[in-house]
Amino acid sequence: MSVIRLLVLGAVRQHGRAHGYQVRNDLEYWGAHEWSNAKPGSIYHALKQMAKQGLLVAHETAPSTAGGPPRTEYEVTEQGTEEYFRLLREALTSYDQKPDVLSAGLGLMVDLEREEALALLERRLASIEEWRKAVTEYYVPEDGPGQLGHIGEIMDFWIHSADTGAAWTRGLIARIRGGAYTFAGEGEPFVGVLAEGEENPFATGQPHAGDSE
Amino acid sequence: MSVIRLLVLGAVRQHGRAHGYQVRNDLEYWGAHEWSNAKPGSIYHALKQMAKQGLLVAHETAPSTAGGPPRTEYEVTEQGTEEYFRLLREALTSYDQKPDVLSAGLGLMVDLEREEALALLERRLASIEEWRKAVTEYYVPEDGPGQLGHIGEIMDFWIHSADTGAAWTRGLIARIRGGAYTFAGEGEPFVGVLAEGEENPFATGQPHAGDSE
DNA sequence: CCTTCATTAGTCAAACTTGACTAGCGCCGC
DNA sequence: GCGGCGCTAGTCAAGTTTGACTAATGAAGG
Repeated sequence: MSVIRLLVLGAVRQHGRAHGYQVRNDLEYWGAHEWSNAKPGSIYHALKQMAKQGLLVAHETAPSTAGGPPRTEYEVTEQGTEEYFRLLREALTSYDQKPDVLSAGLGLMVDLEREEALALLERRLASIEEWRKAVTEYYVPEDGPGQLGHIGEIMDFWIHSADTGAAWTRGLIARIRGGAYTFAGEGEPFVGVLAEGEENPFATGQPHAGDSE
Repeated sequence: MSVIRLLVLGAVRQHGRAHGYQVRNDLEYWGAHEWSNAKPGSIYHALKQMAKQGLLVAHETAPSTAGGPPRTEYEVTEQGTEEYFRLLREALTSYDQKPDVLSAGLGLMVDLEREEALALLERRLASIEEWRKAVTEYYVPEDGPGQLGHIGEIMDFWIHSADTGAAWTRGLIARIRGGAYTFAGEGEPFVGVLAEGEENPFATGQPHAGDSE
């Protein structure tokens, strides 16, 4: 699973109706350009692809009021909503060692109810534990480690990442259980997107003129 | 930078001369199919691409002795060696939050001399520190955290990853400084590839018949 | 006024990745 | 003595990602 679809669905959903450039700005607001592959090309591609697959509906609109080419607005369909929650649940649950997926899940978790988020994170802990057991069994066989030479450092690194990841997840669970943040069905949600015209207070300062890297 | 090129160059280089299937097996031996996108398609693609770019030379050989289509053997050129070390140094130094890149670097670090590996890992610590400072400055502005709501958890997660990653790197530096492993120019190198016909003692047990996932 | 420059909005070709597929050969069981 | 399974070795089309590019508008500065 690529994280782009989850992010794009999440952004469009929060707006109700959004065009590509808005999504692009939201992802920058979330810092996603730093921790995921959220480049313009990927975003526009995901929008078109998901529209083709029926997860989004596209509305052609008049040329924008503020210059630039005509823009297309998108809305999430029922099927898209289903897919969104499927991806979101998977992002929070599965330990696939892709930190960008978890990050996206964190940014969007408040679309779930508090109890479900907690349950998913508990399942995440379980799957980390499972992964850890599988790895140590396969890669530290009969004769103990050391047979592997420096290759063993790779395993050690992954185990270490799994362990510290689990510890962090426990902390998060505690914070959520302690009442932090506003989840679905708990009143006024946290505004996680930029309104039209609002500027990003967390922008990098470096304007992305021409989009080149 | 994609990690595939580094892995493939490293594997071919250790053999002197290798065909695609050998590389594929080495990467499985290193566990790379678990922590990177080392699928057959990517490997063969990287081989062809790097041959086209002059980093490898291709030798067509007779149909293999053990069935299957005719195989192509590759050797690393001088230019390829340069590129290999460039990628390897970058993998060990830069903190780009892509754990697969570091893993590949760990698996291949013994191609460098001990002192250089240590220097690169020290630089890695510095770049983690730098990254951490940049991030905390941007994302915890005037009014302190909490403005961000649950979005702040993403930042917290990344900071936590950076800190535990730095701690682990310090441990690795200590082990290497303490004399662990055999680096370049220190006599008999650790055999990091499978000889022709040798079986992988760390295979997953699940045969990859048909390669489907 | 008129040039320059950032912003808005998006496209495109080239490269890469994915997952499924092909095809020859040997060996094991029946 | 042959049918299927697994291993060797690789190809391919479809999908995704990348980085560079385009084109329109409006504000700022001279």
